[in-house]
Amino acid sequence: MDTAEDARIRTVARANVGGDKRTGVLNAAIGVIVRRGFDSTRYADIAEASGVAVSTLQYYFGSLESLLIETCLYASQRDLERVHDRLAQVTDPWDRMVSLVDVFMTSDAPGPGWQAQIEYWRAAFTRPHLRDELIRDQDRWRALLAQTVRDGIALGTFTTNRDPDLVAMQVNCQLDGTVFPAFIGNPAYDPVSFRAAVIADLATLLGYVTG
Amino acid sequence: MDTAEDARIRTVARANVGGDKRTGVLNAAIGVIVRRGFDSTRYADIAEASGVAVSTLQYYFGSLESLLIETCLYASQRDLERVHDRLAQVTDPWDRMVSLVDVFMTSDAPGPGWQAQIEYWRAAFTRPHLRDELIRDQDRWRALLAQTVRDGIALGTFTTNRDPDLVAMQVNCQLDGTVFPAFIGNPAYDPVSFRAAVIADLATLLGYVTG
Amino acid sequence: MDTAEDARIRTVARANVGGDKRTGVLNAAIGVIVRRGFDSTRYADIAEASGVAVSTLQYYFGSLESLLIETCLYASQRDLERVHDRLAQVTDPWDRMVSLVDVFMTSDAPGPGWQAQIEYWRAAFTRPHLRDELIRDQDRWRALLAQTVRDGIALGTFTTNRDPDLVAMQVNCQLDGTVFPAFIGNPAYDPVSFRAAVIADLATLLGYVTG
Amino acid sequence: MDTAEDARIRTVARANVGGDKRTGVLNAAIGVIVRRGFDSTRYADIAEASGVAVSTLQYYFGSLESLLIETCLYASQRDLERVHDRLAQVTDPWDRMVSLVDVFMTSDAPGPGWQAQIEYWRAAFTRPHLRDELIRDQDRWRALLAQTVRDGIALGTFTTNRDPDLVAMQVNCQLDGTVFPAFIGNPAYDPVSFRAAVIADLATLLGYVTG
DNA sequence: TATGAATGAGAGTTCATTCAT
DNA sequence: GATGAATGAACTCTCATTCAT
Repeated sequence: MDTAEDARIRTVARANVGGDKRTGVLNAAIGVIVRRGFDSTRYADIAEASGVAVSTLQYYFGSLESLLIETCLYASQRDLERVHDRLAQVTDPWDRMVSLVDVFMTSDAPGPGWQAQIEYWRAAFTRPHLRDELIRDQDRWRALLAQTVRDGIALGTFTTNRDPDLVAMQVNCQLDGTVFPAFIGNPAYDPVSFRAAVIADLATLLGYVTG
Repeated sequence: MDTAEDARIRTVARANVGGDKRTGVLNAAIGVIVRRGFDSTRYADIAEASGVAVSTLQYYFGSLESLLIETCLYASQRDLERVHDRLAQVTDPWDRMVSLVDVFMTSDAPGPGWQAQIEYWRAAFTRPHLRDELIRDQDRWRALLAQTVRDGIALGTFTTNRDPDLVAMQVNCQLDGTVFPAFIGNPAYDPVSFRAAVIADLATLLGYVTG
Repeated sequence: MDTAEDARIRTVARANVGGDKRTGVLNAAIGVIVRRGFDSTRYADIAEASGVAVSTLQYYFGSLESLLIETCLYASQRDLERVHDRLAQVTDPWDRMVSLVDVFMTSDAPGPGWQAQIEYWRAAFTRPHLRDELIRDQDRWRALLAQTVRDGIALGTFTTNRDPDLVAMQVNCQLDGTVFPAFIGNPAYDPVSFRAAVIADLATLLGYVTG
Repeated sequence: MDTAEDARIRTVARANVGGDKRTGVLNAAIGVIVRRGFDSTRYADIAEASGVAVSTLQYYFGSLESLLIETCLYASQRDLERVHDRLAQVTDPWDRMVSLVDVFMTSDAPGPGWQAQIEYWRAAFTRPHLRDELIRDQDRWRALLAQTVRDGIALGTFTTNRDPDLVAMQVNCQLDGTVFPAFIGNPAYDPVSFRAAVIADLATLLGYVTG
């Protein structure tokens, strides 16, 4: 699913130089950002990880910040495409909902490049100019949930009165929020029971009755 | 040029020097970390914000990382004490629950030094030695929720069968997760309706009937 | 703020960068070390003496200690080559012996970069990792003496029973030891009479009869 | 600003403060200088070793250089007194000579604070104002040898024609020179055979016939 | 197009020194 | 008389950047 919006982003983000080598750099840079953090990643780190010289990175991306930003957006887009592919075969709204819970839960990290996205979000605190793009990115992910709720309502599978966008926001926040205990290995966080509780609450909230 | 032996002599842990001035530095440093980010905060920034010389900061805290860590832990502890004070006057479990929702929601930021805690959490990704302390800190906050649930069950106000710790984890994650849209000003996040939905869901989940 | 891992990446040994400019730096650095001492030589001193920026020195040598060590070893090697050249034309063992006395005596300082070698030796007191290289260096110098004694014995010019290596060590120590009075200008040390006495003793010890 | 002259006056004025504590500092400082080197010894090192505060060291000695110099001279004088005591019971010139060989050889290090004296000598390279005192110190040590040679000649025990001062200088240099291999643990240096050779050569040179 | 060489700016850290007690 | 608190100066080292090829 390539919307016009997606194309716009890619065009803006990608300059013309680099070709395949550029993509190789981006893939290498994801790992570096995850390991070192957005603010502590240096040209030298990415140069070593990608096998491309520092001056070449500058030639490709113009500045370190541009390289880092492009990397984070690339990571998000790459993962979003993977999720789209994964959901293509699931048609029943409830089944899609359950699949999305699994996608958003951090238990299958680092699949969705979760950490790169967190780094980008963190970076946006001190860089207001990143916010618009980040908001669009968040909205794309959340739209997966909202659209599924709408589909279920339209099909009669779900019978809730609550605004589907609000439901999506709640689910999104609850699952995103698990990164706080999950990413530092807090033993109080048990993905299995957490998942079961979320799904049970969703069934109640959406008025879904298990067949 | 110095040998390893020297470091032993000179990197002495200066735990308590500074007195009141030390606290002043910590309060100033919270603001700097929030504004600049953990990884981008420099001695010079805190020196300027606190009116204390760079070498004095070094003298007090031994290293920049120590200063940053102590600042984040201080921020969390300071805010936790404030919340304890604030909750001291609320005895009814449901009222406490609603108060805690407000505390955990980011709408009254930067009250609880939320952002400093996020910076600390982020810093722990690349600094495993920070994790134990961070886990203890998270557990203290979440215990506020779990204990309230237990109190309500004991009093008969709540009638849920779900593990209070799991409930606490869910609420905690859902409210913490709001920082992702809230902190970058995503207009899709509406604190008022979100709060209402969370409270409604809590009433359902806990089996609480509004008097 | 950097982790141990970083050091691994960044403290790469830059062994050969610099080319001719590197040699120019080394020659300039010898003079600085002689004037300031090993432990008191700073990047700024060598930068000024060589006309190369401080950061370039860092780029070439990785660390100040590496620069200093390489300089001292370079000085020793450079001087050893000069002595080899100078001795190439002297074939008679006794004549070689007398030439070597002159080489080892400090009277023609700073010709053999004597002082740089002393600084290196002094530096090795507190830096055990320098010792192996220093021992090899000392052995190369002393071998000049030992081999000449052996040659003289083989030719029948010398008729001593004493181990040539021991003779070499004695002569070496006696001449090296002159640096203590000589380098601070002690008037009690008279190079001319000292040289005559050493040569007379050598003739006795080696059983050499002046033709 | 403080001129060199002012510093001298201040140092002189404070020459005697401290009492017994001052001597304790000096004894502690010898060990520090030996371990760290003259140029790398800091107030903090001596403060830790002596248990006296940095500001107190400054109060006692005026400047770091003064403290270091006083320490080295104190070490030399202390050791010279020990040697005088040790030789007091030896009356025969040849026996004294042999005893002095043992004193000057580094094999019984660190007895005579050899290394502190080397540090002082090294420091004098870049501090011409230290030289006069150092020369006097060297002369005192060498006089032990020269006087013994004179005594032997006067008694008829020795029958050499060579200037006793020159003999003393030769012996002194040969034994002092052993520090170069000895202090870095060069395995080519064997103290036992070296001592035997030196004593044998001395007997020849002095015309001494073993009774 | 791609990269190595060279360097200035900026950061953390050490350390002697001043001052109040 | 003796010392802890506080700080400016000096130094090493990192890193993005410029330039020539």
